[in-house]
Amino acid sequence: MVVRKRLDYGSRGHQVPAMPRVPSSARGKRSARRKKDEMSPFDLLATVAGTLLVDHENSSNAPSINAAALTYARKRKSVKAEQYDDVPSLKSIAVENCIAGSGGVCASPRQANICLAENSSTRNECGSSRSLEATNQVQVQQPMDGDTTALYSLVSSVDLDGRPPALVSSDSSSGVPLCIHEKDRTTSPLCHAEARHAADRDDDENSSGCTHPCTTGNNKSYMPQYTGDSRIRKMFASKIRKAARNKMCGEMSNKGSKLNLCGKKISTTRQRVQRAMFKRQKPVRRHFTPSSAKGILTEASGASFSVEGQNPLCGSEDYNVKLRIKSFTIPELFIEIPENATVGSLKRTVMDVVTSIIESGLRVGVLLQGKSIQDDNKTLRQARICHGENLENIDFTLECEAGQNSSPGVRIPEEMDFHGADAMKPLAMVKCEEPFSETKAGYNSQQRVQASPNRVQSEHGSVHSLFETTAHEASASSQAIVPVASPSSEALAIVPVCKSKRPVIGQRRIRRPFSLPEVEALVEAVEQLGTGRWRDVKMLAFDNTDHRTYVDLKDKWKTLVHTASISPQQRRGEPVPQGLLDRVLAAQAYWSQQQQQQLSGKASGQGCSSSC
DNA sequence: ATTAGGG
DNA sequence: CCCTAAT
Repeated sequence: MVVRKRLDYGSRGHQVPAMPRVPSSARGKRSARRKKDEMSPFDLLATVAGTLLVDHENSSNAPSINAAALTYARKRKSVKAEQYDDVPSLKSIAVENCIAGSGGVCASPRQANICLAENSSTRNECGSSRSLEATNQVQVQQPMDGDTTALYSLVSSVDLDGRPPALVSSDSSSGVPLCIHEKDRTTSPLCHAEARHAADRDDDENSSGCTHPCTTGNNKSYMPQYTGDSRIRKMFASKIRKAARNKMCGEMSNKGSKLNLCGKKISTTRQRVQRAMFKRQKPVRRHFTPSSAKGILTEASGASFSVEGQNPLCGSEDYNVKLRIKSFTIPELFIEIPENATVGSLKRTVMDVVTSIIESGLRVGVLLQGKSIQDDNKTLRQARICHGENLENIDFTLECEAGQNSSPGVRIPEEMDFHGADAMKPLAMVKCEEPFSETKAGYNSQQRVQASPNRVQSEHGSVHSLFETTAHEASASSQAIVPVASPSSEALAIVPVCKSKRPVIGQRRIRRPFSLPEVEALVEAVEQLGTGRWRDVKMLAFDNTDHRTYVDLKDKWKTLVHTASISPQQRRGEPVPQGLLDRVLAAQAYWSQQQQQQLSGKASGQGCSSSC
């Protein structure tokens, strides 16, 4: 195969990924892995965790307001029950399976051009003392006339590259057409064009140090969209890694992250990430476009926000509403789990829930006096989120995109009305801050959220039951688990800061050696399914093990085969019983033979008739 | 989205 | 485990 060394797509900002165009589908998210990246979800949560402080013009620290409603839908567990029946097991010699070619359908070109316009100042702040402050809070200055949509961006902007903007302010006076409202956007091609342009430009080059603002000098904004997605982190990670290789440090990381979001051309993985993100968001966040982000995050906070024809309810002056979000509190998560489940399982479950919630797409809701503000086009002033109003009564909620499913075993109390006042009342909480012992050492925050590698000690079957059993249990045993991010909790510490040495976002997955039970399960599954059906293997034996993707399984098998073929003395790590290794070799031999036959059969023009 | 392989 | 190419 061609030796392609890492291409640095970075500096050009082309739209086309250096990678040969593969059907867009190729860049989709890896389902299996999607939620797997242990940390990202937490990063996001941590990022968003906490309290909302609302101040007013004079930065009078208003009482913090806790608001967080988080809903989530059931994790789509639509694992199509594929019949493994027709699969010839190793034992029951059967030739079958034509390798069905997957006809990929090309999706439309990158629609996911997220412009993460970041202005130089913001960027520069990174690494500065200022960024530190940003760690635990995000300040948003929003012109009163600003769109509430901005609030959303506020949240979004929190994470991304791990560097919450110390101060984001919005202003339309940047000379750029205001593209906040959908209408505006639709009617203003300029917005799009501009946004796109910005996106294009905001490439590695730019980020790599040149800080030219996106389009307008004023603009300092970027639009972090789906930080929640683990893939994003990955995306960042790889970008960052690459960048690091090239050099640069501090700014580098910023650049990396930003780049990823802006650049159209990204590696497969990156694209996958973005695409995934967009898939979900698109429907709901139409209003959230690069343009809007730009407008929202534009620097000149003091500048007037042209309010055409608007009828300010709170006065005509251009007060800026300063909202300081210290954190979001994650509301109740009810998890039912059998008593005999292990603590590790519990942790994993919680992690999965959190992850799925995040991955399912989050959206921010704004509540004023307990009432949800639905109209995104309303100005803050119109919504009475402005000077003179009781800003203490504004709350932000995290809601999930509709249509998603939550993890099995987790249910959302029907009565839970996040939009209601109840959402604000204190919840029973259980801090999930205890790091896993084994991960404590040497690893960072990421480990904290990882599931115990040993959870597999339970049979795969039991793992399944673990989730399935929960469905109808009474809530008696259910527990409200609410990761709370208090200033002192570790959760917040997780919040990445740009200056953090180890950009959480780009963290590599934690290494989790396969346990013996896992290996056994893998071997068993492969014996039945063969070596070319990793997805099936995954579903058969690791369906509930989120951190093992089919790629992981494939890789593990590869190492197993290798291990089996070397002398015991050369083997490292947890020893694998020779018996198991023998099975590995046997299965490997058997299935490779099968593949050979299939291939030869095809070559001879017999198609799959012989095997199908 | 998967699979296959190299790194 | 990661990254890519090819399906």
